[in-house]
Amino acid sequence: MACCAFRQGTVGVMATSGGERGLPSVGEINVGNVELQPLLTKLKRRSLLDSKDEAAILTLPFELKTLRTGGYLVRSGKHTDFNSVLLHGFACRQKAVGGGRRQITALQMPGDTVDLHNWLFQFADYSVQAMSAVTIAQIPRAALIEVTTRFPAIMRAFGLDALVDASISMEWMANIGRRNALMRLAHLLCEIAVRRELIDSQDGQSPYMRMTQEHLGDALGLTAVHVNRMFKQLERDGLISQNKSTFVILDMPRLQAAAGFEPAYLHLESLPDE
Amino acid sequence: MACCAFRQGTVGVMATSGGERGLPSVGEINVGNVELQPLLTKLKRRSLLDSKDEAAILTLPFELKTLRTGGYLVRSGKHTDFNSVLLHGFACRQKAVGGGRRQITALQMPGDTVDLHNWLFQFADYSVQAMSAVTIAQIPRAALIEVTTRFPAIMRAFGLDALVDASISMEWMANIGRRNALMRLAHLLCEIAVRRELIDSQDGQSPYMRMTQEHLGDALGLTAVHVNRMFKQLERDGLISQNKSTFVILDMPRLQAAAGFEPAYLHLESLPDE
DNA sequence: CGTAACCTTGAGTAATGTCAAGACTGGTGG
DNA sequence: CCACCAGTCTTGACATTACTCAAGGTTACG
Repeated sequence: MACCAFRQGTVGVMATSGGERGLPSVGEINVGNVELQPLLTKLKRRSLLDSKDEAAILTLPFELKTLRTGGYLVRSGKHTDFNSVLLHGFACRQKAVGGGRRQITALQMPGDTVDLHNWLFQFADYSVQAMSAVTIAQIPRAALIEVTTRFPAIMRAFGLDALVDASISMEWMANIGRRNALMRLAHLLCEIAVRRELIDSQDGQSPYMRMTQEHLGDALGLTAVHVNRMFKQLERDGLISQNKSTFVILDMPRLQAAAGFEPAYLHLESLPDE
Repeated sequence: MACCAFRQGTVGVMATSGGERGLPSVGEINVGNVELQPLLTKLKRRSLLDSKDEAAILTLPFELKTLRTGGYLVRSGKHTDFNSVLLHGFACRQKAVGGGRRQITALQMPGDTVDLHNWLFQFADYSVQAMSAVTIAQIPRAALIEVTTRFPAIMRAFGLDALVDASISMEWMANIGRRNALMRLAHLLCEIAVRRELIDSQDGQSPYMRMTQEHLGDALGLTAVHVNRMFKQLERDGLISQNKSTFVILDMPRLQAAAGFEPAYLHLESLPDE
């Protein structure tokens, strides 16, 4: 029955509070091992890379960091000279809006580039926060620039990654702007289910994703209270079931129909032609 | 007093209706003239390009098309082997949501790349519609790939363009999801004012932008009726004035304050360091 | 056990949508 | 030049959705 499950969480950090815990633990400099495999796996999902490209990716220098739930992978306004890749765990990208509000603009899963946007900008104008225990690889930007310049296929793979990100952003905009609360929640649950299934099928069981109803609200442009009510509604309709802080999709086809969910925007299928 | 004005429009095309007019008139194949200047101007705003890069851009092959208000620059689901650049006029990117609804996900102005997302995808999952008389240059994708491969600076300039696009998308998400109707409208008006001023200062007076209150609603996740009420509210507050279908910003600082508008997300200022 | 974070629920309120009618505008054809 | 017309704007009355506030229950964790 169950298509997907995640723990709704108990240790999530409020948007407005400081949440200073979860400071990264200093890792060691590594060169050339299998640690970056999630990145390669993700890039290969959509792009053709030959063995030289693969080797170049796997031998990128990086520094491993570990963060606890609620820790910051990226802080708004801070300058860095590296870019991060999420290797393990889940995170969300968020923008602060006035009055202690925030909008979550993306969910990130293993293999995702955390802050590719800072590639060419001086400062991030968003934060990225861990929604589980998280491992990231911080790759010096100079090394990334060097590799992408030498290996055009890698450049294109990152570009494609950015385009998929943009496609998801557009769908989220449509979701937030033009669907009602019930459909919004159902739609996001469908997206999470599909994306998680992909991750779990490739990298084995991943940790629980501590996504509170407040997180969901901030992602959907809703109040946590209203998210709760919509959960109950979906449960009454027999589309999902909740017990404790885990939800399970009972009827994926009907949930997708209720959400107007069409997974094409995730661009999971096709390698580019050419 | 006036910081910006656009005509709110009378000939806009409804989202749901067919709107089959505005078919492109077939242009001629051109190589190497000044027609692509708006693209170059825009790229140079944020990226350093040397004279060889500039020459490569200006000598890209392209086909000119002219569309009327309401015509489609890009149609969802259609395959093309070219990418378009908006040379003159205004357009909006939009996604269809079930039930004849749409979400406008971006506004496009002269120099903007219309469908860079299709760079590596087979099909667009959005449409782009003209909001004024429009001139575009359709550049064969093969030529784009060739030029960006030979000139890394051009590749990077397009990449930066895409990142700015993503940044704007995030701000729109935050706007739609986490601000009330009055702030949303004020915020969008601020963005349009800033971006238009840039265009007009560089390319001279541009045509009226036919953005109906329905367009605004579809961009903001609101009803056209409610957009109208918020317009009246802003007028009562002395922030803008409307006469006929033109609005004028009377007090930009107060409008920005009311909107929580901070133009950093447009990334207008900085050339990248390095 | 005790506590902080989170979930759940209800009652009342505010914001936004819906429907409908009339006025205005710019373009078109007679 | 005028009359007409489709599209748009404007406004009011009403319906609905979602928010706010508040209280109590639950869960995870020390």
